[in-house]
Order: sequence, then structure tokens, then C-alpha cells
Amino acid sequence: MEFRENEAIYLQIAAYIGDHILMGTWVLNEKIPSVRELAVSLQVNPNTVMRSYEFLQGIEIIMNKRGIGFFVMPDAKEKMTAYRKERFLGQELPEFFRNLDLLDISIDEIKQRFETFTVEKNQSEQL
Amino acid sequence: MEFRENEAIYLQIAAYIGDHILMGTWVLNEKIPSVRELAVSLQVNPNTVMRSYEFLQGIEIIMNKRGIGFFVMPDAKEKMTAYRKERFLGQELPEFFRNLDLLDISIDEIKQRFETFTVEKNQSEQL
Amino acid sequence: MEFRENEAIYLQIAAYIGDHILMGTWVLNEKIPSVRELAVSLQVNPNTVMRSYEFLQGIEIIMNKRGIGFFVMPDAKEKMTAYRKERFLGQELPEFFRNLDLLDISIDEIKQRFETFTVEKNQSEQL
Amino acid sequence: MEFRENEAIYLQIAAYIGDHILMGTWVLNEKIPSVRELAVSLQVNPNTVMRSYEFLQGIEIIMNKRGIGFFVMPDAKEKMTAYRKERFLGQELPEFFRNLDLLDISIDEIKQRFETFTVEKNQSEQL
DNA sequence: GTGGTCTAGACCACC
DNA sequence: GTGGTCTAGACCACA
Repeated sequence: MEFRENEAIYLQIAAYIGDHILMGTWVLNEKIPSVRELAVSLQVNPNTVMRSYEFLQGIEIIMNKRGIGFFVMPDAKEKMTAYRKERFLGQELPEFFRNLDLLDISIDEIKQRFETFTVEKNQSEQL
Repeated sequence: MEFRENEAIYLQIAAYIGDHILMGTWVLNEKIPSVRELAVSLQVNPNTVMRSYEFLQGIEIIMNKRGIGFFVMPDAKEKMTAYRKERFLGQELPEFFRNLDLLDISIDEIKQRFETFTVEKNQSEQL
Repeated sequence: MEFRENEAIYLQIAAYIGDHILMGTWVLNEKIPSVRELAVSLQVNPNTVMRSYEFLQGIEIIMNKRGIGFFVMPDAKEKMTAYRKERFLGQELPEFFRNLDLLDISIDEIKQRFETFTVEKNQSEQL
Repeated sequence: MEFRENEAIYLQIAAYIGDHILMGTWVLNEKIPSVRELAVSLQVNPNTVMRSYEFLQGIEIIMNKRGIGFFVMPDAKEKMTAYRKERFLGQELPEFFRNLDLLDISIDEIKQRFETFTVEKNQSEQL
């Protein structure tokens, strides 16, 4: 995994885990990789992974069973969706619309690009 | 003006100025507010405003006439548009599409929301 | 049984056993539940129960007869009382008084709450 | 400042700050010591102080002004009191009463000890 | 094995 | 100057 420069690594890891929960890769009550494991596979310091897990625990997406590891919370997917949707509708979408306006891009052009995006995505998934 | 937590204040100020240039509030060769004036009105440290101006000067959106102040460059609007468009198409749009996918939001819902947004915007401008 | 988050499970189990000895539920020379039995009924790892038993053995509250099980020591109740009383007077009480002070709670309010507590306890015991 | 062994240092520091807010030593909107300052004066690693501050920021007792430092939140005292009172009444007091019961200590003895405690406290404050 | 905490020290962006 | 992040490495309690 590669990390963007402008965002803290531990938040990118948290987002990465959130993505997996949204996509259904990691399901309810499933154990997620141990701190050390994930640290090795992502090539970061265990402390950094720990911070991600603490963050996700704070917003009740994952939970800790002492001595055993971290587990996906029962309603993690719903919470994650609500959490992201709120940010998306409240912050990103207005900003997005302002940009369309300022840059004089029509919504139909966006729609067209999205359809292209979707086609490409499906093709790559068939590989 | 309120600042978002996750982005540097000086960049938010620079974006704020960029918005005004794109909207045509501040036009070619016009003098923009002095560092001190803007610092007072935005309630931030003058150094922070200075940094915004330096940033905009670096990408040739504004220029400095020593002892007089900062001025909008002749082709500022075009440059700003190009600058933003590149970021928008290259970074924001793909991310936006990923979110639509993960959050299961259709492009038509976005289109509909955008039309509502546009109507509201026009109404508030008539005040 | 539910465990508090901030205290080690094995200590909570030890306290639970201590409570039973103080209350007289488990009496002198009586065999206490086997490690496995208690582990199943408390839904914890047998190692954890074992640790509780070792701890209690260390302070001579229970003893081990090899191949048979753990037994309450003859003077367990006295020792447990002394042990707890020391901690109570030396650590908990001063901390308790500090809290009364900081939170601005009067000793008379405590007294009143205690009397309510006692009444409720007696009622529930009559069931 | 000396730290107890059985509790994380960063939590003890957080409690220490909470005490100061409750006592009124540090008041509303006041700047608290910088991470580095406090780290030096308490002789701990800056990261440890940082954790305390993050914790207190999470429960909205203090807030950060970027580039300036941490400040006591407007309603910090109320929040801190509510926070502690909840824990006190919900967890510590029932536990306390159980101990009185198990150890056969009367509430009047507690009351008497509290009065002694109060007298001693007042005497030491007059120094 | 698991997480949790702490230190030492570094580098960075920001105000 | 301020906080924020990250690494490397250590030690510990716990299951």
C-alpha cells in the first residue's frame, strides 16, 4: 500500500479498513489483523497501526477483546456508512457543487465521466 | 470566516482569494486587501495571511508591488481555472466517484441534488 | 459475569472469589470450583482463572491439593478481611474523601444514600 | 509529581489537569502549559503529555488553537464535574457501599473519619 | 500470542 | 514558538 503525502498515515490506514468494511471484505465480528501483522504487511511502525485502531475503536467501528485482538463491531458497516455519508453530503458535496460552478463544468459532463469510470471499473474487475 | 480543521489556514485563505478571482469579485490588476487588513478581518495572524499571499505569488496568481501592495495578475483567472481544473479532474473527481460507489449513491441522485442546489443559489443571489 | 474494562480480568475474578469468602458463601476447607468449571461459567480462558487461583494462593487465601482441587484456607476470611481493610483505609478512603471534596458532595448526602442502599439490599434479599 | 504504578501516566496527567480545572486553578479559555513545557516539568516524554492532551481534547475539556497551544474549553468545569460525578455515583459509590458491607464498617465511622480528614486538610492549607 | 504504554529522537507544517 | 506524526525499540500485563 502506498500512502499519500498530505494525509496522516494512521488516518489512511483507518480509511483503508473502513473501505474493507464497507465493501464487505471484513464482516461482522470478524477478527482483523493484529497490530503487528498489519504493521509488517503495510511496512509501517506498529505504533502507527495502533493509532489507527485506537481511532476506529473511538468511533466504535472495531472493538478489542483483551489478549485476543480487534474485531469488527456488529453494526460497523451501518456506522461507517452513516459516518461517511454525513461527511459526504455535509462537506464534500457542497464543495463539489461549488467547484462545478466556479470551473463551469456541467453536471451532464460529470454524469458522462462517471459512466466511463464505471465501465472501466467493471472491466478491471473481470481480470 | 470559519476554517476547517483538516486543512491549513493559509491554504484556506488562498482558496478564498482564488474563489473571488474566479467569481470575478476581484479583477485584473486590482489591488487586493493588505496583509494587515485581511488579517484583522479574518482574525488570524498576519504571518498566516502573508503566507497565503506568498503561495499565490508563487503560482503567479498575484504579484507584489513593493511598498504598495499585492495585485491580481493579468491572466490570474485563466491560471486559477487551469490550476483548479487539473486538481479537480485528476484528484477530486476519481475520489468522488469512489465515494458514490462505496456509499451506494447514484449519479442521478447527485444530478437532482445539484439542480436543487442551483435553484437555491439563484434565489439567494436575488436578495 | 461482566468485567470492567479498566481492571485485569484475573483480579476481578479473584475479587469475586474473595467476596464469596467474605460473605460466607464458600466456607472453610471447602473445595472451590475447578479451574475449568469456573472458566466455562465465566466464559474466560482457563489460563485466566488459573492466574486468579495462583494469585489467591500467593496471599494464602486458598490452597491447592494436587490432583484434587483448590480449597479455602482455614483462616481465609480473616486474612481477606485484613487484606481488604488495609487497602480500603489506606488507599480507597483518602481517594474517596478527595472526590467528595472536588465534586462538592457532603458526607451527609453519602450517609443518606447509604441508608437507601441498605434498605434496597435487604428488600432484594427477601425475594 | 510522582506517578502511581498501576495507572497509565498519561491518564494520571489527564486527571491532574482535570483536578486543576475542578479546583479553579486553571480557568476558562486560559492557555494550559505547552506539551514540551509540561513534559519537562513532569519529567516525562512529550509524547506522553501529548496523549493526555489528545484524551482531554477528545472529551472536550480542552481545545487546540493551531500554532498557539491548548486552551481550557468554556464549559470545561461543568463537563469535568458531570464526567466525574457520573463515574463516582455509578461505579465508585456502589463499590464503596459494598465494601462497607463486606468489611463491616459503619457509615458513622466513615463520617467521623471524614471530619478528621477535613480538619487536617484545612490545617495544612493554612501553612 | 495479544494489545498498551513509554522513551528517545527525529522531521514536519504551521502560527 | 506551537502541535502532529512517525520510527525504532523497549518493557509490561494479559489471555
